[in-house]
Amino acid sequence: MPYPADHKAKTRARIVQHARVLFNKRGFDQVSIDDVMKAAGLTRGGFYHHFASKDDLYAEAVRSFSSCNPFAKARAELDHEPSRVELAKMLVRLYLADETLEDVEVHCPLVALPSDVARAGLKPRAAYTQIVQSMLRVFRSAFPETDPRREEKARLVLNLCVGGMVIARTTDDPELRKSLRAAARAEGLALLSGDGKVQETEKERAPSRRRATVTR
Amino acid sequence: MPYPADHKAKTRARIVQHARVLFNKRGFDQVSIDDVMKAAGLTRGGFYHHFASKDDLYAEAVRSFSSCNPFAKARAELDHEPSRVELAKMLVRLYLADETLEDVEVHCPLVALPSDVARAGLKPRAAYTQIVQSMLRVFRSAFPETDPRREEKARLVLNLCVGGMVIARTTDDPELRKSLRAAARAEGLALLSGDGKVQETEKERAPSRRRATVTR
DNA sequence: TGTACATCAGTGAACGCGCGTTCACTGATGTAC
DNA sequence: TGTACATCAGTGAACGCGCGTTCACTGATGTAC
Repeated sequence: MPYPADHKAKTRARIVQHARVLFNKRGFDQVSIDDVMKAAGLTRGGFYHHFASKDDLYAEAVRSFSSCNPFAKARAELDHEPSRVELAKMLVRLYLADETLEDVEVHCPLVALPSDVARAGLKPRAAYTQIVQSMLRVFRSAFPETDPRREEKARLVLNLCVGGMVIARTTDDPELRKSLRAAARAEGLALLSGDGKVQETEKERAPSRRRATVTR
Repeated sequence: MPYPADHKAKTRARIVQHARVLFNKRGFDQVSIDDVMKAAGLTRGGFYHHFASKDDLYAEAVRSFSSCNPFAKARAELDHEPSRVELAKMLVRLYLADETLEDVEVHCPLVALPSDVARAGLKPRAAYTQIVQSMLRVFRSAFPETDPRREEKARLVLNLCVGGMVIARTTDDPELRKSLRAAARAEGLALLSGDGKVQETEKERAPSRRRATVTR
């Protein structure tokens, strides 16, 4: 072996990592292989020792998102053993936070690349779906298993998070960017806090009401 | 005048219209000027008699969306003089409908092009913002002016509509595509129906709302 | 231990294609007389 | 009314650049002896 056994794997991982950041920031078409390789401290030619094509790299990059998401950050933020509700709330807060909106590098791909991936091949879409599923898992587990509207509530929180951020990213009105996310965050947290629980026992699907207690 | 006075304007409008459909379907980079001109029954060369650049056309195309949106459809659907609540509800239903998801041509640009526009220049973003504003107007007007949470509710409905559709478009799991939109639709319609109004008392709302917007 | 060799990650020039843009030209049509 | 002319929307070939991909080559390092 001319190089250490893990040398190639490490290089490959480095390429994917830089590709992820660049794709996130500028999208598929606006990032050249040259850009990625330069970012990784390499030259154009070596690329095809690691990937069959640019599409391949893209799929790989999207897949790699799931490990570097707000998830990890949410867990890190809560250094004590967090309850599932706390974790879900932290995810909502971080997802919709001003800092997240401003730093394109840490954007969730659901927010950073939706239209690119909608037109992309099968692999990136599958990677997306996995991210959706993991977020739903976090939100779902914040509700008691006995709650019959558990699934629906989890879906609502996810819709609010993604909707708020997507619109904020595409809009140029600072007021809208703020207020839309604020509404999403307040409602998401309220849902997770179990507000409106009283009415839910009734047959009717009662939309949860305000009263998010965030005393942290 | 070698041609009828409105000839050029008509041709220009035809180009924009075809561009809109194509951009919506495949995004900015994947549509060539040749594609657009061919679709409009013209040849490449004439393009620059109408637009200064491809970017210019893009901005124009995004701007033209606002006139061909689910809005128009919602109004057409309700042939009688509709109440504002009815109109808003119809918009939610159409926005999240299966038929809308399947026919990429009629997608709202908020859903079809979010990541493209987020990276685009000032003009497309301004056009986007206008669409956001018009949707908010429809939703806002569905709530009585005396409702203090009017604005917030309108924002929630918008977030749900966009979030539901964006995730549905990027996901490859048919179950998710359906259930996420169903949740968004149910909650959106519930909000517009004024469900849960009873619990909204002044003291519950005011203080907790401020705190909920705190980010950490 | 030292040396020759084989391997293969990485290099950088080159190729080919697509596409945005330019430009000299065409030809249909309104206007002047 | 008919004819010559001017205008300008539209044509299509050509240019130039960027980028994905290929390829012959390099050189650092592990292995064999």
